[in-house]
Amino acid sequence: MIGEGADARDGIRTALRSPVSLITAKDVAREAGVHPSTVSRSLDPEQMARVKTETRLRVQEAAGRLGYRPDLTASSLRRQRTMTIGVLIPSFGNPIYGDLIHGINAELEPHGYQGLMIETPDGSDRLSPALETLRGRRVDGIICATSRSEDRQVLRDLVDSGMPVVLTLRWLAGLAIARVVNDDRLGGFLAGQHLVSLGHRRMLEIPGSEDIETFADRSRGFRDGLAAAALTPIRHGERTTTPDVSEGRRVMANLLASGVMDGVTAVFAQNDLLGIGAIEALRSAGLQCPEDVSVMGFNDSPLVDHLDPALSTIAMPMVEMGMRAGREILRAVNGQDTEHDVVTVRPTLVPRASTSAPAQAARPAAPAD
Amino acid sequence: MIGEGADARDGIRTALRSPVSLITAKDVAREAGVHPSTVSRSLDPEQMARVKTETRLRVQEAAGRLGYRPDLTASSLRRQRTMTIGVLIPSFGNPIYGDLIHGINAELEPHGYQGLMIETPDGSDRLSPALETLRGRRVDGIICATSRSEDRQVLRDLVDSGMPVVLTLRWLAGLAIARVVNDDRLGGFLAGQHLVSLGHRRMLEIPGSEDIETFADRSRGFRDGLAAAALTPIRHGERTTTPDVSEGRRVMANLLASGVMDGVTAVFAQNDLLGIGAIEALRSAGLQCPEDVSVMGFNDSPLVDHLDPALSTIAMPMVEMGMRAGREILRAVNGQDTEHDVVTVRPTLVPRASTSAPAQAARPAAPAD
DNA sequence: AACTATTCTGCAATCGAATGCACGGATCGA
DNA sequence: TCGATCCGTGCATTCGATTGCAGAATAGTT
Repeated sequence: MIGEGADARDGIRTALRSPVSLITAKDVAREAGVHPSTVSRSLDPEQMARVKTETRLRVQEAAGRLGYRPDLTASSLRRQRTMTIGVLIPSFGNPIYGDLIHGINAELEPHGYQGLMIETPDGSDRLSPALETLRGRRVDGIICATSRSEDRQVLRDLVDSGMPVVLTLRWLAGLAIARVVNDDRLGGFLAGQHLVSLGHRRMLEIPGSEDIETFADRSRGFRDGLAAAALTPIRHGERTTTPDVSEGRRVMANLLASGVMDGVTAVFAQNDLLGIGAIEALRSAGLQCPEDVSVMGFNDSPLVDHLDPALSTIAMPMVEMGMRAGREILRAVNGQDTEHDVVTVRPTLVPRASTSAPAQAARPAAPAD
Repeated sequence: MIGEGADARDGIRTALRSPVSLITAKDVAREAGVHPSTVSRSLDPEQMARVKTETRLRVQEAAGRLGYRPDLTASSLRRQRTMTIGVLIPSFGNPIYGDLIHGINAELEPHGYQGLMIETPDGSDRLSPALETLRGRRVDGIICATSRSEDRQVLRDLVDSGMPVVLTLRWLAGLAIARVVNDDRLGGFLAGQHLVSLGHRRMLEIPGSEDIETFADRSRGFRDGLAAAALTPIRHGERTTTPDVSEGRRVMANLLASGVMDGVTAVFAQNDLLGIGAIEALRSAGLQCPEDVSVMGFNDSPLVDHLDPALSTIAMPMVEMGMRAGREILRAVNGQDTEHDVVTVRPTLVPRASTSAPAQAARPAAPAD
């Protein structure tokens, strides 16, 4: 039957390399004795009502029997809708994005949309090319989880062009773009509050990149948490480039070497990897975590609960965030967006073994180190 | 929820017209004073030579100035090529797939192709629907990293339909489909050899699902490794469903309770998560790793090098595997496939702290064998 | 029975780019 | 100078599904 359909079309097709045998609406129409337009109507839930039930059933039966699948490229061209959402992710290698992607797809797929994932590593100038690709593919909307301040203009142009956009995970101040983000300030606050409640008084942060609003918010929250106890984080000039283990190690080593860590009993690393690196550097310097220095992370990445010590951290509801982002982009695509929505999800404290009360010795010994 | 979306679309249909301002070849043609066909030719590397240089430059200049991007949906329809490769991944949440995806995209993107990732969790019957989706989207080929024996018929039908397919990471015996896989048997062999060389004599496996060829191969290799020293793994009837931490914990607890572990000094878990669970169960039973029992994992997942103890494991070149899979699918799409290629990448042993020589006390127990 | 209202379905145009074909013009050789 | 060859470009069709419009068929009304 499939062969029959292919033959009937025209000889040219066989001449071309025809990898997949295609069954078109025309084939189904012939089989059911109707016009192709009736086939289209019989299968479209929104048009179905216009077709006589008897005819519709006959068409649906024929379509099922032939294994007909409407060609989405043709449909997209005509309807000016690709049923595709571009999704920009900083790195597939970083496991925390897995749940986000999962959440996004979980929301998109039931509505017939697919996410088209593209990797745009931080500091790689890949955002613009990726957006061009997505434009060329005529995606209906874009979910961006990679925004950095240097991308502000590019993103502004993107929304100005009329493309529905939702930022998630990260966002940028001063852009009128819908966003679905974790309440990072609350996360930072929870971290600070946790360390304060354990009895720490001299604390500092290992910062992520400052040009990512997310990290800036964690800092603000952390300061809020300390301020509630009339405390202030120890200031220092160390900065990180990419928030990974090696950077955490490097920065902590510098802090130790420069004496900034003297008397410090707790550290808030702005993500888990930085925290892991910091713990390693502490260990290399003969200090133990949490006995000498407590360390908090952020993200609750996979496996950090199995580390030594198990990492205290802040967990973000990544799946939920992905689903909310998916819902928002679908709203935007369907023109339901009311202004630029801001959806916030709440992180939670996950206290584990890497944070504990400061050692008795720590207070007086501060100068000794 | 679907209803809600549909309702709103109806009502707003007119309001949301022309979301993205589209520049077409016609616009560029008008601007450059040529016919749209000349625009097409001027921008297609393969047709470019047919256009007078002067004209081509004029067109390219106009295209650049207007920010013209050929509409890939239209192009796809006409050329019968979507420049899209479907990629089936078991789970975005499992971090080891990150590098694989990265590798695939690294190979596809320079050639103008994009990977369309779909999650098809083990044991979820999502494979067929996912394939239908990809068919509807007219992807040019499919990379499948999720094959299970129950999928054999579905995959057979898929290739019979003419769709270029490459299996990676996992594969199925008896299917004439190109594949790019890790040499799992070698991996299992390396694991066995490593434990043998440390002096272990009584060992057993914590198996992954048996209906995945990959896991079966690891077993074969492990047995080879032991056989080289005239040893055999201790047999037992424990099986796992999904290869995760909780299953590892459960199985090891059962093995301990049933006495199968008596005298066993080393365990080969068929992936890292199972190994981590096993170590936890051992610890719960008052046994230490590696002092009482050495444990090996498989995969070298992110962060397992920071565990306590750092997990000895087998590392697969995931990025390379992804790139090779990308290369193979492009070959197949372009009709260059010679038979069904088999590409094998080599894993490496990563010895860490979770494996060590068996304790003195263990030896006396061995002769019992 | 005549006529209008209502279904139902076919027709043909459209979405935007790609491409076989053909024509006008330039180039070249004799 | 004339005809043969190329070259470069325009024309028109095609890819497959969708959809406004209109005509045919049926139902409903007086």
